Amino acid sequence: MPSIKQVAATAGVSTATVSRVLANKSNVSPEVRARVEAAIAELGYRPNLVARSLRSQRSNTIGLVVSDVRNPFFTEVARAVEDAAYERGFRVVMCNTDEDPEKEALYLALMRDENVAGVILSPAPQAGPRPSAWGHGLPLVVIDREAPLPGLDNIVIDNRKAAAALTAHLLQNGYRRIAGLFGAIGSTGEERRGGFLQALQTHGLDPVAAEYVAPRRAAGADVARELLLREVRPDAIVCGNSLLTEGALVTIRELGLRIPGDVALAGFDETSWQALLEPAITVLAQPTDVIGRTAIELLMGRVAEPAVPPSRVVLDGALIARGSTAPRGS
Amino acid sequence: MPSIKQVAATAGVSTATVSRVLANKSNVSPEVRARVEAAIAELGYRPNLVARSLRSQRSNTIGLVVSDVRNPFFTEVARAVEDAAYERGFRVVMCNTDEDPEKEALYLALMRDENVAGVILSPAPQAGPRPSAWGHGLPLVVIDREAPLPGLDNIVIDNRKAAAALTAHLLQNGYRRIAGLFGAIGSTGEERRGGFLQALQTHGLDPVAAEYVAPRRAAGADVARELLLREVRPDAIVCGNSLLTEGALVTIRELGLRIPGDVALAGFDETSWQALLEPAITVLAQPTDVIGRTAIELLMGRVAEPAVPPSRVVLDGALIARGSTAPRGS
DNA sequence: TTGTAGGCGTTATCAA
DNA sequence: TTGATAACGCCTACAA
Repeated sequence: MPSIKQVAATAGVSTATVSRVLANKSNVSPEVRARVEAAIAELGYRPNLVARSLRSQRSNTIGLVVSDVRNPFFTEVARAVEDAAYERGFRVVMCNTDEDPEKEALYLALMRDENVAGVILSPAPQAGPRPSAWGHGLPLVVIDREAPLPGLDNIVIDNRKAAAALTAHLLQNGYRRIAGLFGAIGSTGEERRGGFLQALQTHGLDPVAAEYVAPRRAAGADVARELLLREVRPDAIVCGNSLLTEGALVTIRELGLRIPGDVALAGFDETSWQALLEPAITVLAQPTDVIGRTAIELLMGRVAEPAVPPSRVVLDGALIARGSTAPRGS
Repeated sequence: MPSIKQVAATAGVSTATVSRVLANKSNVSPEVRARVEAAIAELGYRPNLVARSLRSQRSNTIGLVVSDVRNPFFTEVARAVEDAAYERGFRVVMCNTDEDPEKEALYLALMRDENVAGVILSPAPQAGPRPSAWGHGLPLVVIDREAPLPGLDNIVIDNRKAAAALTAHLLQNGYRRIAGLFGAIGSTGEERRGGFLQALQTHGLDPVAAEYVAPRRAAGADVARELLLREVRPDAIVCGNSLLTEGALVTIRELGLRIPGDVALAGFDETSWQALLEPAITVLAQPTDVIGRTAIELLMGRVAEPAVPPSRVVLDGALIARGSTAPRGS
């Protein structure tokens, strides 16, 4: 791989001049510029980003550290992030922590040590003291969950409101014995559970259950099974994310129950397939595209101006009512 | 961020000694080592990977460049890759090309320029001349599709055989007017189409259709619509990947057709949700876990020994028969 | 066992 | 407008 030195030699100029051409500086004579460009083309020279980054202490790569690549919410956000970054000439590398604080620390450190411009993060649960990478000057935008540290940019949806809307929808359609399954990690599950309870309380009702569950399909299936085998079964289940919805669905299928006749089902996050079920599943969709684009905007802002006070963006979810929560007895 | 220099200063030694401690070399006296380690801890020093990589010309990060983050096949593979790499002390960064050759070239170049140890790639379609990053000494393992360049490690499944098995399953269950939708990008769709045609031919049948389609949900839906609105409708549809299956499903739902009564449906790739439909969808599952782990193994091998002749690993898919292809008229 | 010094490929400063 | 040259942070001969 040719270096700037060889380009300089071939063009008969100094490395400084090549560097100037590369940086598109104005103070290079047209003929010299042409010679250098010819040499670059001839050698197939490409700037070494490692060296560049070492020298300039920055890069135009940004990191996206997600807690679960298999959660469609994150892949949708990733798509949006990638698009928005690409438009601005930034590249995105994505890492998967699988909700493992150790991996999160590792990848955050990797990002810092690789000199990325900044990181968009959906935090894993925090075990013990904060990993040292946190806040070490690395521009950081936290999405989906409350930032575990103060002073960071943050993008979330109004989870209480969203969960309350989803629950109110069920109540309005005549369901009364409602159970809720919420992610046990981070602020999100907590808030959604809060909105769920609040909506029930407004109607003077108690929940059949309001459980914290590992945000995984298997866990959702297990807890749903326990609920649905009770003597008096819930007539509706609300799930805190699409993996839990999947899990509940697995159990509902296994038990041979009908939706919504035996039990209604509603969850968070729109996926590609929930509308294809019969009946289709009612969801509270998060605006993944806006989340991704806003994350990039906040990050760019922070990279440009590290000292500005952190923003907190709260978006709204959208209720998409479908057959799985059709009015009771209709 | 403290550098090795400051550590050396605080510990009262030279940078070389610090470097030795970092590299766990044996020729450092215990007391000096202790002093250095104390200084490292005190300053919160972390080695700068950029500098290290510039110097040593390698790193323990590997790149995973996929053609579509939203395709569950790739996220499943990504999980497996991450696990296998993590066990070996490697980190994985993932990039999404969205089937865009330009983005692929960009990310491949990024990987090269960032000095990653190697890359696992599912190639986008190749437009025009090969991007310069290809083969420039960067260890590369190609998955899912045939390598567009000779001399590269390659992991695929036996697509002809798999498609033939899926088609034979339909034939065995009494379907005769079978249409196929196959991804228009890369070798995979081609081979699957070949196996599809072969199976039909063995039974002395012609396909109702055997179309190449952009491997996207919308494209699948469009082509399926055209097929299903024909005067004489196919009695079964085979899809070349899960996004196409989704698309076909969208159309089937929109047209109010029943599965498998009006039309049977089968596709490639197991996803989390296809078993949850009623009827559940028959699929030809690829061993994503084996693919991911094998990719890491091949890559590690090539990193260690760049000169060995390339391997080509051909795995088998597994037919998972479900209700969507139940015997005709049963 | 420890230190000195050169260089990995860039960019930026300072002279010329 | 151009060229020497000194860093960026690290590793590794080589010397002590």
